[in-house]
Amino acid sequence: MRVLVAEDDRRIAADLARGLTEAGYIAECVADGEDAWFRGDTEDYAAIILDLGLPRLDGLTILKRWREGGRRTPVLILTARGSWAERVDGIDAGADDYLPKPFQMEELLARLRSIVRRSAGHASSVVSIGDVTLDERQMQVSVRGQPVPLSPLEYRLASYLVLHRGRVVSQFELNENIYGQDDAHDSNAIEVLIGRVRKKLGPDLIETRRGFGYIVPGDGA
Amino acid sequence: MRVLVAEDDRRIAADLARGLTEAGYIAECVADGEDAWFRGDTEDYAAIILDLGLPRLDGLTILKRWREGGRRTPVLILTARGSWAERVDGIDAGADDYLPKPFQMEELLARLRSIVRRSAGHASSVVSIGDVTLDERQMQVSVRGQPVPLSPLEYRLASYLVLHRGRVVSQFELNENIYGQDDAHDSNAIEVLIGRVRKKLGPDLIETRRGFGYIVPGDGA
DNA sequence: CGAGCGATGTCAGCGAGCCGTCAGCCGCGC
DNA sequence: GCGCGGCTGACGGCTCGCTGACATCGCTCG
Repeated sequence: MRVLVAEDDRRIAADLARGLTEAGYIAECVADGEDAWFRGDTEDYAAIILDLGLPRLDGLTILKRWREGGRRTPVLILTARGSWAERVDGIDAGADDYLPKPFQMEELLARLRSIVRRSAGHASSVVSIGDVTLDERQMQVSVRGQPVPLSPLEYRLASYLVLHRGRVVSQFELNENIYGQDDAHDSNAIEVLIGRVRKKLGPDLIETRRGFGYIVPGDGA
Repeated sequence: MRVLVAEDDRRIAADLARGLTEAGYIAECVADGEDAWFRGDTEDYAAIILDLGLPRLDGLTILKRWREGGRRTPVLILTARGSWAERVDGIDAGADDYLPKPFQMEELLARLRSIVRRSAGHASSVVSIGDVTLDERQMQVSVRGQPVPLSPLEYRLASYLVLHRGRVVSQFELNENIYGQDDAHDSNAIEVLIGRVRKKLGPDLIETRRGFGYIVPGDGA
């Protein structure tokens, strides 16, 4: 699951990248307003963390442009402590949530989970599909109540498919969202991964759409 | 179980309400000092979360009035980060615990449970997981009733994991919360510490989630 | 002041698990 | 029946985390 980090303070950006990576996301960082707008407009992210004080192009302007262009990617804005005006403006411009700096990584992750979930239309951090239950908080998947250990990549794959259930996901999309666009593999690594996940979670969770990709059945979204 | 939330920042109040509700409490919010005092004095709550900077009537004054009137409802006060004076004053005025803002919902819930438990007459804040018992008050850990001496760092590690049981905690997060983000170690100090704690408390308390971190099984606290 | 001890960071080695690759097979669709 | 896309079992390189050993530091006691 890819997340765009638009933050010009290198230290904060590095912290964010690390925290996100450890939480299982793919973090892609930009430090410049123009870049941020371009990436957010052309790439598909699960969420965007946006600092309002970017050079070259202001965060609020970026956000407005995205929304005017029809982009509904959930956006979490970072604001300076106590600046209420900024927060209100941000919400008005279409932000899904805000977080005052300095912040705790854990809180950021919680809010991020929240807006990602909201945008996907789910209500809780636990999703059940048939016998399979996925708990984002524990980063744990269970089958009929029995916890099943998944490796990091297996978990990423499973959670991405489950979060986008009811929709066909192409191998290319999986590749990009599991590994990040920079180092996409051209082998059948995804297929192998799919196989391993099926072996652990049962063969019925993930269906193959020959020639198109994979799909987890669910609410017809 | 009803909890009164006295907080004038609407956003924080809303977050609190949501988090408390999800944790199974009934949250009732007031944003005004006079209202807070009245409600706390006439209604019966399991606990009260009190921001000190309320309009119309100061939080400390409210707290003192309650206590003078004989109200023993446990009170958790919210303070600004780093303002030690406020905390001391709050404890003196009869608060049961304090929490610096910004806070993590999980930690708030943990502390809330703690003071509720304490006020209900249970032997202070004791958590048992399998054979292991952790007493936060005495900073004492026991295995099958036998006290086990832990070094300061070992105790910090164990208590942090136990306090956040049911959730995967990354090595980075442990590093930050055990040492403080200023001097994070890049070595395998955490791994060594984990090993030492396991040797003393048994190998089953802390599970390793390769690639993610560590987790103590238990209810999602 | 020096010896002793406990606490803790560092290091190297090791074993397990992870994961990409490949080759061959299967089965769907034509 | 053929071809191609997908599946699977095997393998090996590699990383991660665990462990025992050692160095260092601070404290205490003689």
